[in-house]
Amino acid sequence: MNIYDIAKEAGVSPATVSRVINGNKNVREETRRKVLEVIKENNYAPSSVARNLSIGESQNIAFIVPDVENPFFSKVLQGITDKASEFNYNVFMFGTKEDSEREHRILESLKAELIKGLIIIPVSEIDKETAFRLKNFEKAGIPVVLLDRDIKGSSFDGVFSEDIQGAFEAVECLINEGHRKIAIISGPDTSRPGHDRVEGYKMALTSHQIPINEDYIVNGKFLEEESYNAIKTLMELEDPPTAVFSSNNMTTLGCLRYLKENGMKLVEDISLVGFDDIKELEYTDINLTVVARPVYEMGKEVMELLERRFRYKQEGDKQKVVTRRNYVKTWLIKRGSEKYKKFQEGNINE
Amino acid sequence: MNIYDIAKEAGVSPATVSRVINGNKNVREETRRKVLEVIKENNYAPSSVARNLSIGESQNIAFIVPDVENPFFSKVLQGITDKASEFNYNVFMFGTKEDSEREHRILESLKAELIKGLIIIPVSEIDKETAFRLKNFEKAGIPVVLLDRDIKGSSFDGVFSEDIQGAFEAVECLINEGHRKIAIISGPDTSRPGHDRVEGYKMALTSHQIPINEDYIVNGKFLEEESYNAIKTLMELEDPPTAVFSSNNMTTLGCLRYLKENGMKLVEDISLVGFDDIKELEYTDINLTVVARPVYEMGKEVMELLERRFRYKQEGDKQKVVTRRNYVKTWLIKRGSEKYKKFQEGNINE
DNA sequence: CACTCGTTTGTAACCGCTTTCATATTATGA
DNA sequence: TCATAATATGAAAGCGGTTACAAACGAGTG
Repeated sequence: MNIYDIAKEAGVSPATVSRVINGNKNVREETRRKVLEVIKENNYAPSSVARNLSIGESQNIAFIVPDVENPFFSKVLQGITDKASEFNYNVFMFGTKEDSEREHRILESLKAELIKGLIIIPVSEIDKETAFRLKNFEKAGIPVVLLDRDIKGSSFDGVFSEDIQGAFEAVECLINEGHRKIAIISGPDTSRPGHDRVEGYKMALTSHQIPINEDYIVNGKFLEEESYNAIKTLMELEDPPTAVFSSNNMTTLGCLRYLKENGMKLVEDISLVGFDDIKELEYTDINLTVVARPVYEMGKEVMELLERRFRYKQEGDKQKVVTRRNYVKTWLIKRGSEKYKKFQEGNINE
Repeated sequence: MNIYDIAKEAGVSPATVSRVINGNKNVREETRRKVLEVIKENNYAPSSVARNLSIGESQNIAFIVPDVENPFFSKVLQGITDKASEFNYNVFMFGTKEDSEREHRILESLKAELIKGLIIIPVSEIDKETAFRLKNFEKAGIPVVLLDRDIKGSSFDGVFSEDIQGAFEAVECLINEGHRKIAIISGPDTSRPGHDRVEGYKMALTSHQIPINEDYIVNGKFLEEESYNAIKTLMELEDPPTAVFSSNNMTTLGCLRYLKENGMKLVEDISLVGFDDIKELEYTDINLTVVARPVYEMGKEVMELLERRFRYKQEGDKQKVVTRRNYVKTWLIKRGSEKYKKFQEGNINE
């Protein structure tokens, strides 16, 4: 059942059926009614593939994420799809598993796909090939928007968070509690969140005249297993830190596992502040202080930036649209895990 | 840049280019090389939209889930996409938010989409419209596979879990600990997991000669908020249960929130067994006993069932392919939350 | 060398929709 | 009532591939 069949049955031409479907006003009311009736009777839905081919455009948006399982991404996806459905866009998601190779392959296969736009959390901010491929999409008229992570030297739109400030507050909050030996479990410094959170960490220390101890900076790669090893390393130092800033949610889980396995208690044995909230912990004894972000809203915003590009393209790209990079604010949720045991015990003046 | 451009530049016909792209053997080696060279030079990728239109088929699979945020679904998605990528299928995901209306709209819009197959966790097992629409997909040659939830009276393939048995074991484990006053926070009984888990619960009680107390069966609709209210109701009974079987992961979170807010401790004040593991709890003091399922594998399996349908279709549907309904086994992970305080205190013989 | 036969290649129709352009129809005003 | 403008409709080409069919080519054979 195609548009010709409908046309025949309604006694009109396919062009007219097409007009009815697309809400063209130049159709007699009576004709329109007849056509709609036939469409309904036959339970007909026009092939979007044929339509896409014909108009050279689709309503499909690709979303490329490094890790499908991380709750950050599912939450952000929620925001994206909610916003997307307002505009009747479909979102396909692809997982790179933090593997640049896979990312390239996905981008390669996307070249064939006639997508309307592309949202990506790139694996690495310095990967030349990804940067190149993304640029090609833009050249081909397919807008690209970055999420959370950046691409060095690029001028794509993007939605990020104020990670430096967030990390700064996290660490400062530990300092205010009296901590001086504060470690960070960092992430890949080929990613903006990775190095920015370290930067915020260092800034906080420096601005409080605390010297930076390189032994207290251990890379957990934003992975649970690595982070487990990272905190282990920290705790086995001769002079272990009294507090740890865990710069990612997976990292935090790794830390918690280490603590549990070694019978260590938050505050009691170690203070901890995390980055990105972990909903499930709310219901447990782990009252974790974290830097939180408006994750869902970031998803909506990234979709809005994309939509803005579409609009400008349609309006004829009057002038070059200026790049927009939105930085959302983070906030600290204090739940107690930042507290310093020594201080609690009355030793207020250190 | 299309197939004609490539053809011209390579000095061959578009048909030949098409043959090269699709690996047709009837192409002289020299010609093939030349064409591939031109393709590479021009960084050309054939439009999959045009291809799909032409061959009347795509590599796209739709996956419809009720709740994008539930970790069960992200895990299962992982399994689906991992398997799908083996066959070079793309997966689009749609969220119904447990709303049948939305589900219908999604299915409606999918009619236009030329998809290869459909995986769905339907909102309700008794929704006539969804059932009807799904049947239409099958009639149109688009295989449908169910996941986790069922459609009453349908004969779609599906991957489910042995929920009755799982619930049975959960409750029996409580009974073995000495509990007699065991409640269940149930789910929507318009879904297979919803009523099956209740059934397993009842079976366990009955088989141990424990009478079923309807006051102890409260519906939490598999939602956190509702489940919070459900356990509240239970705890406010004159004769509250000593143990609760929480039949879903969101339900469990609702319970945990109630306990925390009311300063109640697991085992100490109440025993709890959940359905579906919650990874994050592993790192906390909440040593929750749960019924676990091979969630990731369920995702892979559902994709395999779909692929099987594709294969049979290609092989000409020799005979009617028999419906396959796979039930995966659950297992109990005992972590201690099933323990019965009274018994621990030495009161072994009740 | 003529004749088959199998391999390569090209032509053109088709997939189902959109859209331009020309034509038919209707409404408007003198 | 008729010229003219505005509106409604249809024919056909095009989007970028695939593929049936026919034609060209080259090798092997008598």
